[in-house]
Amino acid sequence: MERKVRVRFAPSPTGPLHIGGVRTALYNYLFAKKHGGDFILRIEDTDQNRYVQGAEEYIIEALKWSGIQPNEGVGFGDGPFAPYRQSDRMAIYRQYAEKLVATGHAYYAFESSEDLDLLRKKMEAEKSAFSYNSTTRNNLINSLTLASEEVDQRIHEGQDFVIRLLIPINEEVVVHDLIRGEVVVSSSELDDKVLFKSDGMPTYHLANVVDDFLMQITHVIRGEEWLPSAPIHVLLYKYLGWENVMPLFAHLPLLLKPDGNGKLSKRDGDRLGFPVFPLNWTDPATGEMSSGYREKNYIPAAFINMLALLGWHGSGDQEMFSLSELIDIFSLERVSKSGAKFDPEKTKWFNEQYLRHEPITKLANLLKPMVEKKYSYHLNDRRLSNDYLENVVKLLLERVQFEHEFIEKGDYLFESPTTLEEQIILKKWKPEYEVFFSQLVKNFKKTEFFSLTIIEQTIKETATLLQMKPGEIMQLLRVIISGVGMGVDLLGMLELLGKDEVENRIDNGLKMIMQINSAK
RNA sequence: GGUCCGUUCGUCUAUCGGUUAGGACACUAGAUUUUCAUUCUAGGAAGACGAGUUCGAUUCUCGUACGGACUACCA
Repeated sequence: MERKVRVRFAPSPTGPLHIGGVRTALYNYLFAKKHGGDFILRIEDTDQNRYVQGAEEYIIEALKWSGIQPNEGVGFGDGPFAPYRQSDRMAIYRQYAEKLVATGHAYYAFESSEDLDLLRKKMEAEKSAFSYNSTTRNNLINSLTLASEEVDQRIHEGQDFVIRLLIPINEEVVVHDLIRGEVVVSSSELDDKVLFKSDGMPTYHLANVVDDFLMQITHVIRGEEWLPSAPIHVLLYKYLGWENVMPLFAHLPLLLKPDGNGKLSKRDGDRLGFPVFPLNWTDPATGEMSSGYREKNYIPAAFINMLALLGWHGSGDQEMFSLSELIDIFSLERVSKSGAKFDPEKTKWFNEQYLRHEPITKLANLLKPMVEKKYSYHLNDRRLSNDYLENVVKLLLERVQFEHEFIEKGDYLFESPTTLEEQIILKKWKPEYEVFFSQLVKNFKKTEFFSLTIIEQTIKETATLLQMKPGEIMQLLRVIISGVGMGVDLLGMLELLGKDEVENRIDNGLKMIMQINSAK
């Protein structure tokens, strides 16, 4: 019988979710939706030492911001398999570890982690590596070497112990991977992994397999770093008697540094100046802040589109995909095998593309609070009107990549310049231009409508009257109005600012030019 | 060191044995824009290497090189 597709994203709350994690969540989500299945969020917090305050909330918020909605899970409502936080499921794991002991597939081991560290150091000195496996287990202190009475006694006395998986000798373990095909490993290469820790918590290996079974997970889609331990998991399914419902695996390629080689890390973001996290994160221990895509004003859909294409590609040349399009055409078979270097430049490009397709009114609404914050205008100032802001957006839309740039790159649309770009004035200004600009102000005053065509006509007529070429004075006019030599369409800017403002700015500009020239 | 995974333009990638090896980002040049940006056009730019299978390999197999992941009572 075909089982309903159920996948899970199972992060550990050890810090902020990094964009590689978001991508893993995304692929799980897309796969689930594509097949009409469920996507669940499970928090794997079996290591108490690595728990970081606020990390779980961060994961939930990051998924919400990205638009990746689990059907069930921590922070998203309980489903039939609650609870979804492993620390809340503690009671259920031990019985499975004990069951493995009972069936001869696991055993108790009494070495402390310090004992093992010592062994490792010793072996290292002899230029070899220690491994708890078929060659060493018979010389160590465990239920394989101890008499059963002694084992019982040690446990009864409350001695610390762990439960280890008894790896068979020379057995081929096959992992069926949807992306990589069959991966075959000899069991002799595997070590007797700890399944149940002395603190009463399961390790990842046990908890993950048990929960995936109990939560009826059909496909395990996770990062490539898990591939080496996948054979352990396959063995666990087998020994627990769940082989017939073992999920299919898909190990995703890693996200790599933009330059050089290696896994993308937090440090790369700091070093190269781009976020590696979806949201801002402040480390509770150090107070150090890492920037996030949300706070950098990335549009979630653009962020997701970019992530989707890092390691996956459709069959054609299409690159812009909405979430629902992605759901439509996503398939694990088209996930690439090799790691993908992260490209911050292309990420910006995606945002630019998405920004341009946003409705003008929406962008104007986003701009409004930014303007209110930066300038203390009266409530009824025309520069806060929808009409004015929409025109600002139209003037700047093709020159910005982020919404905050509307205000950064268009500051002269909100306030009169206090300085003029001197180099241009010194280079282009001629004394006779003063007459021109004074005349221009007079001619502007006579106009009834301050529209694009009338502005253009007035400038041309004034220039012709004074026997000047419009081309000579256009850039000077720009500098006088905006303070800088480059920017938005000049005539559009004049129209938006309005007649009074333009006249004032020319008057002020002429004064500043006199100062620049006298200081020369 | 061992095990496993990988390798097409600088980067992300298309190609499912036969292509002038395609697209996108970035870059360069030209046109448009009386500025800059946009837009448009053009350009440079790739199958790691060596064998084998085949009429024919980027594509299949093997080896080499290089890169990566893993190698905890962490996930």
